[in-house]
Amino acid sequence: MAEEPDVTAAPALPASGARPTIADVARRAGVSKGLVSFALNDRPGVKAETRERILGVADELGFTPSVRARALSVDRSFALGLVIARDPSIVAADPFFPTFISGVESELSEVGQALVLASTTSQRQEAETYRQLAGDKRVDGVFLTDLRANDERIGLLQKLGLRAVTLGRPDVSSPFPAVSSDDGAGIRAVVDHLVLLGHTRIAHVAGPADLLHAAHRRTAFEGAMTDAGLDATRVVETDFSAREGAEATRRLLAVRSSHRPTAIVYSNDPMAIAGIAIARRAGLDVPRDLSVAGFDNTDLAEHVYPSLTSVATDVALWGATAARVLLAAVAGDAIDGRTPLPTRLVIRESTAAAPTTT
Amino acid sequence: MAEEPDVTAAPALPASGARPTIADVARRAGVSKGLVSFALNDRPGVKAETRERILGVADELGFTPSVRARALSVDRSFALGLVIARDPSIVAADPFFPTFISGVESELSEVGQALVLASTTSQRQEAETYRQLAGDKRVDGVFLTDLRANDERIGLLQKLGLRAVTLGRPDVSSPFPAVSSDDGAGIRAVVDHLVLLGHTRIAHVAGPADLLHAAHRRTAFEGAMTDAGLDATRVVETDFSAREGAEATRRLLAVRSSHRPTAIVYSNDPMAIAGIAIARRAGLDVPRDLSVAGFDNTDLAEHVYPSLTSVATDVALWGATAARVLLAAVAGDAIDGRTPLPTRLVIRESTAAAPTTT
DNA sequence: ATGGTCATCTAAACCGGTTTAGGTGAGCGA
DNA sequence: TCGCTCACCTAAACCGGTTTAGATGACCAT
Repeated sequence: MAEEPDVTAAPALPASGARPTIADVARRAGVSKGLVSFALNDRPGVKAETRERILGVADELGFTPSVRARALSVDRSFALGLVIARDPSIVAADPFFPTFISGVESELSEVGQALVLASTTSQRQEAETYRQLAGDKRVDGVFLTDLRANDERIGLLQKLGLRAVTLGRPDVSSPFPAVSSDDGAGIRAVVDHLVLLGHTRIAHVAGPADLLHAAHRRTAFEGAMTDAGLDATRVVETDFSAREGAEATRRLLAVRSSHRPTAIVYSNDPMAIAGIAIARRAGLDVPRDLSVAGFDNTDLAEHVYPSLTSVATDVALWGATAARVLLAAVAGDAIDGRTPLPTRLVIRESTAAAPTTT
Repeated sequence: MAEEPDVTAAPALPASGARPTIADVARRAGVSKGLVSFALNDRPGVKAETRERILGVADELGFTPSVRARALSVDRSFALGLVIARDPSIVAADPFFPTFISGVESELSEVGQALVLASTTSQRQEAETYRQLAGDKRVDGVFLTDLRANDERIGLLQKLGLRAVTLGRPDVSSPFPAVSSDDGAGIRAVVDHLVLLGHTRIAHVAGPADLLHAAHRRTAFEGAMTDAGLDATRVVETDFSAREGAEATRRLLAVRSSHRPTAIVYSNDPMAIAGIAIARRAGLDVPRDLSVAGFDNTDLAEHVYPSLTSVATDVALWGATAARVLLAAVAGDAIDGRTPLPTRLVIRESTAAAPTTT
């Protein structure tokens, strides 16, 4: 009537050094492999006492299931993927990815999932990368960043059978949950702030038109300007690089002073910083002659001269949220329709009252 | 005597949709699974004709081996890991990681290996992260970045049985190959450049002393100064953040002008940019009153005002090289002793002749 | 006593590769 | 003709989990 299994008679521990397997646990607990699996996964059909005993033995042996074996038998990877397709130098200048990744990681590490990274340059390679990730079943789902107009990746991912979460809402019909940041509100806040300061000739240095969030910021700019009864035509498109930000600024300032913008709203911080440099070279003082605002509130924004007014977005939170949504999607639960993450205007030295007309 | 297998009699293709497995190839080629495996892995004991036939069938079916199944049976992951342990905001400001990663990826994607990323904040978590990566056998090897003085991770990784490559040479005995960048030469080039411009009071804003590459740059600075017969005591330590770069600059400039440095060498670009801002706030003109040099030649360096003299390092190449070395180490080939990657001084506007003594 | 139901558990198949032990037959020397 | 070696190939075990089919026995109603 030994309710408690006789420990002295219990089979020996597995050879030290090697990790215990489910078979070791089964042997030691005097049950079959299958039952151990059932007990560990909290499935019905295991007597309470037995379950306790199995869990005890597993604990005692320090058993943790092999991710690889599980991956093979349940056809899951327990990993999520992130494909970065921007030009390396632009990625480097923009703190988005590192911050986003740290947010993602904070969620993944808690549930024992891994993040697989892939980076490519051309879009040709990009599709190939997704294909490979899906073909090798390296990941269960992917984060879809830098959404483009009419994004072919949505269709591709469906065809490949990958789960996904999109950062922002695509302009094509998408079966994937989306997590958005309320960039539009941020841009509007900047424009309102500038209008309040008396600016009327406000320009916008936009990102690539085919990048949805860049286009969205631009649309928000135009909307806010129109709402304020102002001319919204001073817009220059760039590739988000500091170089093109500088070039755009040069172009915007190269008109006679009565038409020259008195304020420029940039679509990211590096471009704004480059813009300030160009203004100074043109003999303009920021903010006396020209107000400048950035976007994303980079670490550096606070430490340049003049310090940069910028729209703060909580990118790490965005990453964490996206990770939770994607994990749910992989698990089969569809959560979506979340309210966009808020943005916050951080006013610093680079914006001030519009110059009095000469 | 049918040399060519009769295709019409060949077993049907596997159910469309499902990926072909090695068993499908075997069936269709009329051989055993084992032989297919041998043929695909170029092992002896397969007749040339048979090998051809098997490869042909594999090709015809579009067979690619399952990474998972291979991982389970050969006990390898076909993935490399990168653990980022810096503070997220510092990682974000520094373009190192995105650039390094793109270099790594360029190598990995070609050989079908994946990059697994993990990021943590505290060092406590860091060890735990490596433990988990090793325990789950998520990766075959890791990149060891941001080497620290007396780095415990070297021992930990050995204990965990992980392969590794170190970025830079550790100060403790290490069984791992190392790939280095010749930061010291870069710093020396900056100092020589400044000395040539007539500067004598040159300061250094260093990174954390426990970070080996930061310490190395500092030592190089002190060595170059001493060699030039100059006082090398104007050194302030920081955590690499723009905030502390600004603070360090403030401190360095807060002495009477006859003792104030006329040039500051920063250990990275964001700090140098923040330093320029502080100088301007103090009423100093860069480079007239103060020369400033950065390190890493960030994208932004060219686009700030004044544009920043900086030491360019080819981080992407570093990543690619480290990846190749690590792949070799995982495969059992030890390659090391490579010459440090070169750096290049990029002279821009922020450095100029030392101010004439008043 | 007989059969049915249910809870509990075991045995074995399975995922898709690799690897080992062993089988087959051709070629060769005695 | 016999036995040996060798090249080529097959069958089966194995990696470490999950999952399905089925065995066992307790309990209950008939």
